[in-house]
Amino acid sequence: MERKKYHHGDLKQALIEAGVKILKEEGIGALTLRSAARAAGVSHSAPYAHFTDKQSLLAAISTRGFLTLQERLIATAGQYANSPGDLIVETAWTYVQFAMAEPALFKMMFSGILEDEHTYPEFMSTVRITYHHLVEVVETCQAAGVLPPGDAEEMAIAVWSLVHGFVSLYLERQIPGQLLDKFQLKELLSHSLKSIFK
Amino acid sequence: MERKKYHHGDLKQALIEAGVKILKEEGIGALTLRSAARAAGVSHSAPYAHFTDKQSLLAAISTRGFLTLQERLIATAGQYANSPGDLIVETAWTYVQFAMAEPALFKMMFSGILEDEHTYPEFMSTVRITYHHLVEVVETCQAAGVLPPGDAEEMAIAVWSLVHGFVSLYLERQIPGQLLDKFQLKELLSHSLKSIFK
DNA sequence: TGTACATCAGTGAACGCGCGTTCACTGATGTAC
DNA sequence: TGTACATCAGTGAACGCGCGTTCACTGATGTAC
Repeated sequence: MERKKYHHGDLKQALIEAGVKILKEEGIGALTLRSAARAAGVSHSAPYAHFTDKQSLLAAISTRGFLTLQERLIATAGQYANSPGDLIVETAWTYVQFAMAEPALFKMMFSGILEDEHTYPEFMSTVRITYHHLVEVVETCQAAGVLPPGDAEEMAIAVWSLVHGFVSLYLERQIPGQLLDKFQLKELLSHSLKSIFK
Repeated sequence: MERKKYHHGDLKQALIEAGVKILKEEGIGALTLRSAARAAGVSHSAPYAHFTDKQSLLAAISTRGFLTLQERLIATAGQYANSPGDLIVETAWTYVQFAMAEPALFKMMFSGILEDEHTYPEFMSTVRITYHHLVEVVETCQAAGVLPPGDAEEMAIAVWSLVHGFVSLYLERQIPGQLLDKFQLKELLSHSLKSIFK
């Protein structure tokens, strides 16, 4: 049952998972085609049967990251469907938790390591879906009167910017320690968001 | 008058400037100790007279970036000292313009390429000063009644997060094209900020 | 069911590359007398 | 003002390294008959 056969079975997925694991455990500097192959227990040239080059492995890993983020956001949306008052903060908090759990993956998804993104249609469409989910959340909240009316797309950008910037600064240790001592992170985040709420 | 002597004169500064230029013209992937030395017209081992290793060059370049950003923010503060109603948006816009003019430098400043930042006291203190400038701007606006009262530090984090996230997403082409067609970038930014204003 | 063969997904040696860093060195500069 | 010498800021050869990528190959699999 263990993968010890000549043919791996699902090397493509295994390489993506290996990449995610390397990012988590050793950071972006350690993620190479060869290290991913090594982690998948396969020779260093095996990945070329599934990816045309390094960039395309990176694209697949980033896409996987967006898919995971999406799943969690959707789960949160389901959980708080009946309490729109909490929906925005909980969605934001899910986003922040994802970034904190997978900082290197998160940075890779948003740090332009991937050049020529347009070459990877799956990547592009996954990113768009994540954004549209956010727009829907905003619309739900507007319908429930929790967010003020207005262009939902524009408001989604404001919310996304705030949350994305918040966790980015946090990961870079730019949020002053005295604030972190004074407030819980989630509290700090929700206070910031509340200022957008009205 | 041209630097063609054996002793360069101010190689340390020249290397930092070369680094900034490489970031601007070729991106982070092209920034190496050797390329900086090349660009400064000096042998590849010369930098070691001024920097203990690559990380310390990167730290110096990042610090330079923060200093430049600071200068521009302070200039903006001076320019709009008498119109606190515009101060926040203009400060934010200066931040965004800096990031757009020097995207690779901006990413480096905030993308954790620099490990063990705590080893570089000048870097740390420069970052803190930039943050304190923002807090002052918030306080000025609060005093003028343009921003609601409340913990200025907390509010500064909200504003910074929003602006930082906004430009980060923009640089990664995450802001949907249709929004960019519909609104000017500065307009989009100020609308987002206005939601924090009250 | 058995066999021939095409296809597929691996292997491992080899390539060229640029990197960070070290080291023995040397040319230029500044200072003491 | 001249000279000896220490110091400093460069040079260039050399190192080991891991990388991405290519290529001829081979073992495993699936299919046609």
